Amino acid sequence: MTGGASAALSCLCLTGPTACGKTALALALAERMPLEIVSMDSALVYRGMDIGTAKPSAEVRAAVPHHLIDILDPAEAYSAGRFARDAAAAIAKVRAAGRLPLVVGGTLLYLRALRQGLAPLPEANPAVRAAIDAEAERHGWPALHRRLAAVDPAAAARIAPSDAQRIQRALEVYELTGRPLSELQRTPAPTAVRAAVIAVVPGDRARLARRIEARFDAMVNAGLVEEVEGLRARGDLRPDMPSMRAVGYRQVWEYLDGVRDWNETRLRALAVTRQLAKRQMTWLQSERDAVRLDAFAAGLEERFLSLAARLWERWA
RNA sequence: GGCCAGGUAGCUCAGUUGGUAGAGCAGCGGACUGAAAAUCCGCGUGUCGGUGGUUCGAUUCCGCCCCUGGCCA
Repeated sequence: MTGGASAALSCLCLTGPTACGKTALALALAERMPLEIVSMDSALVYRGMDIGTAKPSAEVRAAVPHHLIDILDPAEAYSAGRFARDAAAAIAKVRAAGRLPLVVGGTLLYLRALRQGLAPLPEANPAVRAAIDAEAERHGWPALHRRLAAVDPAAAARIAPSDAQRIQRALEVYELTGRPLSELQRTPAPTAVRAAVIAVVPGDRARLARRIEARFDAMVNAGLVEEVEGLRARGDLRPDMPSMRAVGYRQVWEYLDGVRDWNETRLRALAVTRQLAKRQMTWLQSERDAVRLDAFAAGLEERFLSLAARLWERWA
């Protein structure tokens, strides 16, 4: 940091939809600058989930330091809040070592949490969630939505009666704090990290779909099914845990359960990956200051390298 | 060759007792504050296989033809 005590941390961030080539670009930049990579990916945090997450190999990680990869067991749950703290700490550490932090990943909620900070809300509470689930089982989510409307009309107005996950979170926050989520969310976020953002986006969606297909088939050849079989064999993982809901893992898990045949499983996995990419693109639209690069344009790497160098000089 | 069952949205199918049709999935767009690779919301014109006929009107009824699957020869 060059500023005084009030200067925020700064970093460079490389993001974009899945399968757009973020990792390759990051490594190319690492050859030219003394950088360390801070992963911004909700699936790479889990140990033992390597193939389906396209996790950077051990060799790559030996050559270029990576942070926030393999920090959790798949039985645990990560969160945007933990990411914001972990990433800020990693960025500070890298800068203290005189190196450059490059945040790389496609979990755009995490990018927002990092840059804008999160309102001070309580963490997830398994007991409270279990109680809410049990009640939903008996009365249905619309009933819980009505209950939410009674304690937090603003949140209820924003959340669909069918959006179980958000209804649960809003009720959880209310039970834990006695105050409405919508009110707590208005309180300013304590810390935020300054980041110059570069986004690699597909100029051609059909081409991205083809790349997703090729990558999935390569993952299967590399042992994706066996990887999931191994995870299931542990006996303590369940399909509704955040780790096992990851794209690819969930579908292969269902395949092993006999839900659908392999051909249907493959098509389903490809579809959910395309949908993930689409959601990532929607997020990116609200990142107005991100500089976009076409993932399929000629000379992408050169353009990225010079842009990164320029941005870094200006921001650091 | 005969009999039977089908041919309706990109896919799987529903439906119209005759008034030109609708679900799921895919696709497209969007939302998003500690599960986010999650969760949720919105968007449905397609020669209703082809061709003749009956009818005010046929995707629907009848004839013939084509295609697919099954059974019998």
